Amino acid sequence: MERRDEILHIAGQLFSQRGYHATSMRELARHLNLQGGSLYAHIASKEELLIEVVRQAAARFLGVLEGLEGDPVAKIRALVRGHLRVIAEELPRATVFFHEWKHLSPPFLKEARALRRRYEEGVQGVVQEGVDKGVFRTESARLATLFLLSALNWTYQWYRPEGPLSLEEISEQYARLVLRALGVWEGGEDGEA
Amino acid sequence: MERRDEILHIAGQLFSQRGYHATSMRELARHLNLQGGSLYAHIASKEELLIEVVRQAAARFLGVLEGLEGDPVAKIRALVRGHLRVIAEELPRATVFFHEWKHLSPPFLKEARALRRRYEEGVQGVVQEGVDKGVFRTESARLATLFLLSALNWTYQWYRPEGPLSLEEISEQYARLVLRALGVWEGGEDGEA
DNA sequence: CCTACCGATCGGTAGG
DNA sequence: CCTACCGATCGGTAGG
Repeated sequence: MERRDEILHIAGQLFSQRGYHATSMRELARHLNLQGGSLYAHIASKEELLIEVVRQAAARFLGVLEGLEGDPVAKIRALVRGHLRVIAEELPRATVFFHEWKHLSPPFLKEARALRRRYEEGVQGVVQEGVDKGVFRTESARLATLFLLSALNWTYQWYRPEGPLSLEEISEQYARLVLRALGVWEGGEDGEA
Repeated sequence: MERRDEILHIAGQLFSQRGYHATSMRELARHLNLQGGSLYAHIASKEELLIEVVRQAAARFLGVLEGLEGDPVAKIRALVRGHLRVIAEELPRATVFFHEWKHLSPPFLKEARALRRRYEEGVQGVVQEGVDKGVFRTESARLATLFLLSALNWTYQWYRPEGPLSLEEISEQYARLVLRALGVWEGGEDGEA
């Protein structure tokens, strides 16, 4: 069972780097010092690897939603931080979650879509709560949610642990940008550093 | 030469739907009522199709940058509109531009990266101009640019022509969200519809 | 643009 | 977990 986790780990890395279809089972096996066919002593199929990686990533993102508390502003702040932290800690899996899931076939595809929708609905819930309480000002909660999700989801494309900006800095400023977009002007903050 | 454009058109659609590696040349040929090998009378390789689609999409996005004029606020508004319009009109090609380019091999990969970078630098230029003129208020122009690009780039994931929101509505509100994030509060607008 | 074909590689299995 | 193998399919080419 431990070996299976190793396989999943490497599979996540390869799928995220080269893409699902461009990763062959033999290549995966080579990274584990195995023969191609030996993988099937631990897993049923290539697609199983993909859905498992998607599930692992989904669990991390959904975990962020569960930890939210406080007023809508605090929730958005924690959401931005949490989302970026998952991406920082799980870049390969997050990448698969955001992209490679599309290559799943119907039964698993449906599951992946459901997991992603749950996350999106969680985010929308926070936005809606802020709108209902009069804290966020936006014409359409739906569009503001899509905007927020877009800003968050794309970060896996450019965030690199070794980059010039620390996760702390990025989180801090991203949260500010998002809150401003939602119509929340921070007290005592005039926009200059 | 007209036939080649047809091939490129269908290739863009298939690459965006199923992904580059999951699209076979025989499948592409079938969509054109051709035999697999016949494609090579018009093109040199599968990869050529990919880079060409990327180039076409890049031309559209870079065209948006060229059309920008006025003050930074007007430019951001036109940028958001233009970007979303390209996505609306060229969804398959835009998708390939944002994703499938990763599967290019070194020489073409470099070109694709350069095209994307040019677009990103163009956007950064607008943000920087706004910051320099004191119109935009943000701690880091770089991070604000990444935020803006993230919000824009991800739209191809959820925008659908047949969706409930018209391109006009989306553009209008997206521009407002972006400008607010950049610290621009619209005069006479209090956030309520 | 077709027919016929190339070598390579694919995911997966049998049997140990 | 290995050896040896399966049928299928891949991108691409020769010759017409």
